[in-house]
Amino acid sequence: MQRTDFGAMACSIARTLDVIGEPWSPLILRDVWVGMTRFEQLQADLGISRKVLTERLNHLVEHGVLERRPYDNRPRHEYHLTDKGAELVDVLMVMVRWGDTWLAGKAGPPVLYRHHACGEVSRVDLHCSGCGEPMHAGDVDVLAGPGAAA
Amino acid sequence: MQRTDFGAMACSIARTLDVIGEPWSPLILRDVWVGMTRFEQLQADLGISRKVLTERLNHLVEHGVLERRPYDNRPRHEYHLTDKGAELVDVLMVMVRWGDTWLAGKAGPPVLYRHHACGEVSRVDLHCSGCGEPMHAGDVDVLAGPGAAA
DNA sequence: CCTTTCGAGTTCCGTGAAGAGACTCTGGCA
DNA sequence: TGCCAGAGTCTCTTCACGGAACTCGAAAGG
Repeated sequence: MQRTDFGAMACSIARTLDVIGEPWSPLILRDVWVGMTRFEQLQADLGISRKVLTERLNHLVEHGVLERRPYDNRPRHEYHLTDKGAELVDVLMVMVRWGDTWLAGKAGPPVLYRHHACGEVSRVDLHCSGCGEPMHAGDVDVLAGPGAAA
Repeated sequence: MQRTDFGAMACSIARTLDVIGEPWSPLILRDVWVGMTRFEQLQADLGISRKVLTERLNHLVEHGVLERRPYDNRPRHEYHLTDKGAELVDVLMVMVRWGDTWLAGKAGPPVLYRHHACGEVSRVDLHCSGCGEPMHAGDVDVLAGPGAAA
């Protein structure tokens, strides 16, 4: 939790950061996405402090991004992505694309994605929901929307 | 700077977080993107501590995301996105989409984007670079890539 | 020429969050 | 009855954020 409350800002970026802007949160999401669903697994894989992991998991569950499911009829839990959480992973996929392009170096990307629909190893491209053409940071004008600050 | 060094992990998400994972960094990028390029403007708009703003700007310049340009023949600077930085804004656009969808509430999105190519107010969609079909978190298999950890 | 102003930081201090690791609690199971 | 494993809690230290005051360099103004 940052000292400043990003959630109250009239900005979807700030609000999103309020949910996953804390250190470790995106990596927790990544791990849950690829099937690491239990506390001990996450702790071992990330090397994160147990205290912080507990805090992050609670925060993500509170915000409806993860869901806590019991298993084994014991006080054991697994964490799973909700629909809301699965859409957040889209953000991670774009981060992966950027990291692969600019930071991977000679070794190449650490992981690859195979698209179910076509079977090819590929990456995400961004397109306009209106016309379907590519859409990037420089291709848009930013206008005030209905939820803009007063 | 997180205590743990994300930049050393074999994960493009962690590496990207090493560049923009600190609090405020994405919001600084957003402001520079929409034309707030000077120190005083950024400080006033964000309400961020001057010390932290200095640290973040230096970090972003070091990582080649922003570029410091002198103006007015004085010790005055403006910050601008590099190509590397502009591509990072793609990540922010996807965050905006998620925040608009899940967090904006009744008031609606704070800002809207008008796409230059078609003139329509729209959002980003994610597609497969191979087949062009939609591609989301659940539509891919994750495979080890050439840069995977040993 | 001396002082003011303005942008762009730098310094200092107090508090709170991250990190490490030990401890607890619950429910099987040998 | 004792042990084990998963899933947390507790405690302590250290570092980073937030806020405010201070500095510095170059015009500008009288």
